[in-house]
Amino acid sequence: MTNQTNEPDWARTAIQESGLRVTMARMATLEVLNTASMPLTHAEVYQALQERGFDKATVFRNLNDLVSVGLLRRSELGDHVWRFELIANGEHPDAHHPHFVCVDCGTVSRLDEIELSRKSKSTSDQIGKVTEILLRGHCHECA
Amino acid sequence: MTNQTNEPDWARTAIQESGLRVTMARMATLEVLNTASMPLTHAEVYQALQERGFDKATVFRNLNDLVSVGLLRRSELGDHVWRFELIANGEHPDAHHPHFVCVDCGTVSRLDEIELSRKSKSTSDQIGKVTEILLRGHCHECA
DNA sequence: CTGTAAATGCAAATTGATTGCAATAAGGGT
DNA sequence: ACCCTTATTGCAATCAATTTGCATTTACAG
Repeated sequence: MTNQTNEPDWARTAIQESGLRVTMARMATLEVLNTASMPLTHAEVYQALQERGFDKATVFRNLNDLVSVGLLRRSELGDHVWRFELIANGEHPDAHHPHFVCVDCGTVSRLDEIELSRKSKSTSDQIGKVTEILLRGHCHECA
Repeated sequence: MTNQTNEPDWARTAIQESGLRVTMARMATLEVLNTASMPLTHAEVYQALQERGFDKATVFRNLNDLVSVGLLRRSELGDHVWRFELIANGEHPDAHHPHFVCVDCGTVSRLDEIELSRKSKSTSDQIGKVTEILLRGHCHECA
């Protein structure tokens, strides 16, 4: 009710608490990612902010800054482009969602309930601690 | 015994059967990948062939050519670099091995026995046909 | 309200990947 | 063994994604 801007408070607060300065570009970036249902590329975020006129480099720097303070997660899903997604409140920054990427159309789907078989878990435990599972294949649209 | 070159026959044969012309660069490329225990980046292959003096573009083109005839597999493991690995004889080109990538040191490990839990399989089946599983995390060396 | 460090805009640099083109080499046909 | 055609190579130039340099502007602590 006493907001000075039309930006939602959560974004302002999140940035403030991260130690970064609250700027238009950062608030807008968080908002765009908040309304996205899948991880967005830099290009997509940039385009969504087009009307606001922010510079490409600024958007990139902010995305990376927000990643390094743990507000965003940056991942690479197989097409040589970084994608960014908001980290839900309290969620561990390192706890990537499982994703499915269609190698034909490039569509990215977020899966929440994916896990390895018990045997596979013990195999992978011998190598290290798994923090991310990425599946690739052909989606039904393309198959 | 009657080889004209010191290159192994299997490489020559494989290239011949693929329909590509047998060249020094291609034989050497296959050899490098054959002795590698993990997928190599273009840069790594290029470096391994340094002494032979092949051009960067040639190495790249050959890697891609060998991929398109099904002798190599090209994959992206999260660090914005293509990696190439030999496809074992008779193996399906699309049947990527599961890999584990350490997000700290970048080491790539090949896992052969990884699969999803039964429930996860049916979840992913709803989206499409999974052809590749990629795990990321922290290896024991780095943890 | 002011000073200072952080953030921005713009352009230039980097890096991985790819392409254009003339010169060269592979391998089928004779 | 020798051509001929076409694939392949080398080298430079190009492209796209990402990053950096630097002068200017802005957030916000005091």
